[in-house]
This record gives sequence, structure tokens and C-alpha cells, in this order.
Amino acid sequence: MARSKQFNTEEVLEKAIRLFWKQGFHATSMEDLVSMLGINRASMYNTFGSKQALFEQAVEMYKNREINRIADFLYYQLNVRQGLALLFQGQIERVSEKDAPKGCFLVNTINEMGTSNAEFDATLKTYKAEYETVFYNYLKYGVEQGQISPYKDLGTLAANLFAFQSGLHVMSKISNQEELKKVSTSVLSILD
Amino acid sequence: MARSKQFNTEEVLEKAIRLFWKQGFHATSMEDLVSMLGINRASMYNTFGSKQALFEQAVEMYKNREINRIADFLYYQLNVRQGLALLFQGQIERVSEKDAPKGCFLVNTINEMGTSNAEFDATLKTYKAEYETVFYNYLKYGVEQGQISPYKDLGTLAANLFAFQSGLHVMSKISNQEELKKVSTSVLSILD
DNA sequence: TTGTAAGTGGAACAAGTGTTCTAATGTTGT
DNA sequence: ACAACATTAGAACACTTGTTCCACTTACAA
Repeated sequence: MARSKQFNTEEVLEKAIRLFWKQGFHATSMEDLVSMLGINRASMYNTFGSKQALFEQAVEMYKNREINRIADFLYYQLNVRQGLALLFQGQIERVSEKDAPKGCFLVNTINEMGTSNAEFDATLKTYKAEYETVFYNYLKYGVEQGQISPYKDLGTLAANLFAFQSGLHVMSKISNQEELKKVSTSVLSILD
Repeated sequence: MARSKQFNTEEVLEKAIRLFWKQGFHATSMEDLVSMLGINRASMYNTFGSKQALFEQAVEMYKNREINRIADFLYYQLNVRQGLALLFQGQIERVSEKDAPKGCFLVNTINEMGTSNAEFDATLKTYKAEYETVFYNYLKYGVEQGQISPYKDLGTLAANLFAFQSGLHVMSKISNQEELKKVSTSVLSILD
């Protein structure tokens, strides 16, 4: 048998996420990755295949982590309006931390890579759909609890929340925390 | 006296906008630009200075054109809600055209370049502020006309519209026209 | 112990990067 | 006609890019 992996693939991906998140795909070089990820160049190609493949795996892992995080958070928020408000507040506080990567890695990626590669585009579409499904299910819970009008189109509302969240993340690159919070609290009137 | 410029600087910038808009700053090479802009490499450096400088001039020209276009359009829309709805519809139709660059060049740029260069960041902030001012003035007109409640915080609403518009443009990279339109019509309830 | 295979650092690769330079050509006002 | 300068095509520059290959080392199961 062979020597076993000396590094944890997920930990390495985690570091790749941070780098790609901060700099984007094109502005991040393999040199950057090699020196940041702490593993050898050859190991990187053995494990992930190519820069593009590494990037796609990083995006997928980020997406899974983020969706789980959001779904878990909302699960315990019994008041839908307040739950969404707290969700956005939390996201704003996270991007406002010092040295934290700004924006959302998935939003960044849709913006940078969208329309450049048909296959990856399809992947990004499904990621977006998964995001919206989390919102959709939460809104459905809201309707069942009588917190949201049953006449609302939940699919559109979910897409609306995704759009708003995307815009908020774009703004987070150049806006301060107070402005973001003001914006996030006033957006929930779309649920009325 | 010397030979006069054989090309129109604005026309060249227009072509640069299209290229940077489609591919982003980092994914666009000087080689791309030289072959697309139709002027010589040396002329480019003489006229614009560097890739970064050319890019910044392209962004500025795009911003000016876009802000004027939006302000002009809204000026003739006496019903604020309908005016904004039509504005978004028009933007959606524009990005849905075949071979049209997706998204908004300014939003793309905020997303790609935000937080990487303090000076340019400041510039982008003022561009965003100019955008929001267009919305703000239009909302103020809406209040004066009794179309919008005078108790609304117009600054926050304007920022909200900017955020929504940004998110819509991000989504436009991977979404179809119908979805975008559904989302855009339902967002205006933030004005209620 | 030994074969297997993943580990390592680093050289090598061809191609591409943004930028500068050279040399020749073209157009202008005096 | 001439000086001044923008134009041009293309070579050259120094560096970086993503990727591959090398010889060698290390850990595991048979």
C-alpha cells in the first residue's frame, strides 16, 4: 500500500476558498495557492487536477457549508420576519469583521464566471436554486404559521431574497456596516 | 504641428467598455484590447497610460453614460412606481438580448475590484453614491407628488434600490428573462 | 522486508503577461 | 521644406502564468 495523504483535503479546500473568495479566480495564481495552501504543487495537481477543478471544488464546498449554515440557523427562528432579519444582520457582521473576505464567494463567482463556460454555468444555476430552496421552505413555514399571506408567490419571493442578498454582498465591498444594516432591515417589507 | 489623432478616444473607450464588461479586468489582456480596439499598442499607452488607467476611464465613461440614461428616462416617468418598474424591465430586456454583455459593468467592477485598491475603492464609492442620488431625487419627487409616504427614509430606500438592482444584475448572468421580470415587479413593495 | 504509491522540493516548460522600445511612416502648422 | 509629433508594425523585455516532470523520500499493508 501507498503512503496515506499527509494533509486534510477539506482543510486545504478551506484555505483555497479564502484565497479565491478574496481575490477571485483570475487574480489568484497557482503560485499564490501553493504558498498559501501549504501543500506541494504536485500534490495539488494530484489531488485536484487543475486550477479550474480546484476552484470548482472550492465553490461547491463553500456552497454546501453556507446552505447548511443558513438552513440550520433559520430552523430555530420561529418568527420568519425576525429570522430573516437576524440572518442578514449576521451576514453583515461577518463581512464587517477585520480582514474578513467581503461579499459572498458564490455571488462573486456568479459575477466573475457567469456566461463564460456553459457547464459551470449550469452548476452555478443549481447552486442558486439550492439557495432559493432554503428561502422557499422557510417562507412556506411562514405561510403555514400564518405569518405570511398565502396569496404570495413564494418562488418569486425566494428569488427576491436571493437577489437582495446578492446585492447586499456586492455593496458590502464598498459600504460600511451601518448602511448595510439600514438597507437590510427595510427590505423585509417585500414579505407584506 | 504634429499629426492629429486618427481615432476617436470615446469610440475606443466604448469598445474597451464592452470587452471589460464581458470579461472583467483580470480576464482581459492587453492583447485582447489591442486586437479589439483597432488601435496600435503604442497609441494605447500614449493615450491612456496603462491597462489599469484605461480600465478606470472605461468605468467612468460607462458610469456617466448610464447615470444620464437612467436620469433621463425617469424624468419623463410621472408615476414613480411605474417608472421604476419600467426602468428595471428595460434593463432586463437589455441584458437579455443575444450577445449583449450580461450584468452591469459597474456592479461587475465593484465585485471584482472592491477592497483591492483603496484609491479606486473611493472612486467606486462615489460612483455608487451618484447612482443612489438619481434614485433619491426620483423618490423625493414621488413624495412631493404624494405617491410615496413622507415618513419613508429616502436614503435607505435609494440604497435599497441600488442593492436590488445590483442583485438583479448578478442574477442576470445565469437567470432567464421571465424569472428576472417576476423578481423585478415584486420588489417595488418596499416603497409601500 | 519489500513493493506500492502518495509525499516532497524544485527544475523545466511553453505560452502569456503588461510594458517599453525601435524604426519607419504620415500629417500637421509655420 | 521642415520641424514636431502622432501614427504604425513589430521586436524585445522581464516576469508570470498553468502545467508537467524529475529524482527522491516517506508511510503503509502484505
